[in-house]
Amino acid sequence: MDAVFVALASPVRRRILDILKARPGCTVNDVCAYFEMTRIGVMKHLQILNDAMLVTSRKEGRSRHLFHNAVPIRMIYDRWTTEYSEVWAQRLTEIKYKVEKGGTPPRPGKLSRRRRTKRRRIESHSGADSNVDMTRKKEQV
Amino acid sequence: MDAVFVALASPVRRRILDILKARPGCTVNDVCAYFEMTRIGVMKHLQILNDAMLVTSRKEGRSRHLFHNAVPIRMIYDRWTTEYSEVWAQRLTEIKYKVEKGGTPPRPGKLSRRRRTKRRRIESHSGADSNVDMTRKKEQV
DNA sequence: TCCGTATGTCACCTATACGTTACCTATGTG
DNA sequence: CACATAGGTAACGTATAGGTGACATACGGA
Repeated sequence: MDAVFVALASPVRRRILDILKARPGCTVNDVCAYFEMTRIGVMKHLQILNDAMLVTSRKEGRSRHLFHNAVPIRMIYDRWTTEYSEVWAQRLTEIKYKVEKGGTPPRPGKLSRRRRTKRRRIESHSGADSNVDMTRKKEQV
Repeated sequence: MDAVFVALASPVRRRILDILKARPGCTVNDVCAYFEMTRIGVMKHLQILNDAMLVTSRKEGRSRHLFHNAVPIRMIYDRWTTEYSEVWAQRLTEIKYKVEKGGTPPRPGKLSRRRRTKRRRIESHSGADSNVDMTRKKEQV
């Protein structure tokens, strides 16, 4: 899942997806024709897109035909737009709250905050204060 | 727009958005409490999110209150899911085509493809062969 | 078989993303 | 005022992303 976000972060790779959308089944060299960079550079991007399952391919003879796959984007949609669209209402409520009360937003701080800038990796290994420690949860996006 | 993709590419920044979704209006230090890294590291991520307009903030006294903004995600939705959802039908048609005909996919190559690996930046500045050259179009995502 | 095309792999270089320490500014509070 | 807290800036080290040339492999046709 993280791979999808990373893959989409590059303009080159997003353009590759657009190209594959316009010309499904084109080859690696076909894609290369759209870019200034060498074939090897394009292939690296294709590899990243492939790892993210945003691009699928099928070898036919000596050439590889490329297709894009909308499923991961669909997953991003499910994870982000549905989950974050509810936030529209939430934020409006929030703003309404502040306008009416003129005070601080609801629950502005509930965690036992740690000290400040100075390093605190050592203490974070002790059991204390760890029930709110979401850090290093292995990226559950 | 590119900034939004780049901002979303980091697991840390996506988690910050989740945190701000769960606790709108919390401060910089509140966010820092969720991470192992130092406050400066978190602030850099916040800056990137701010540049992408995924996070807004408002200074109150000496503390800054943070909110996330779903609008850019909404834009990504418009750009990618609606545009790419049509591809579902397109790909199915594509696959159906190949299954029935057993041949190569429709329009597998229409561009005049250039040579191969070797550099060709020089020629790309000549007018010839440039009507298919989408390169350096200044990233119109 | 011999050669050209199409792709795949390897080692390497360089710009930049990410995180750090050190230091600075502003705002509360005794 | 003295001092702690909250945030902001600058300079810097390091891992990695993105790109390269050299070389290898595989297929197809004369």
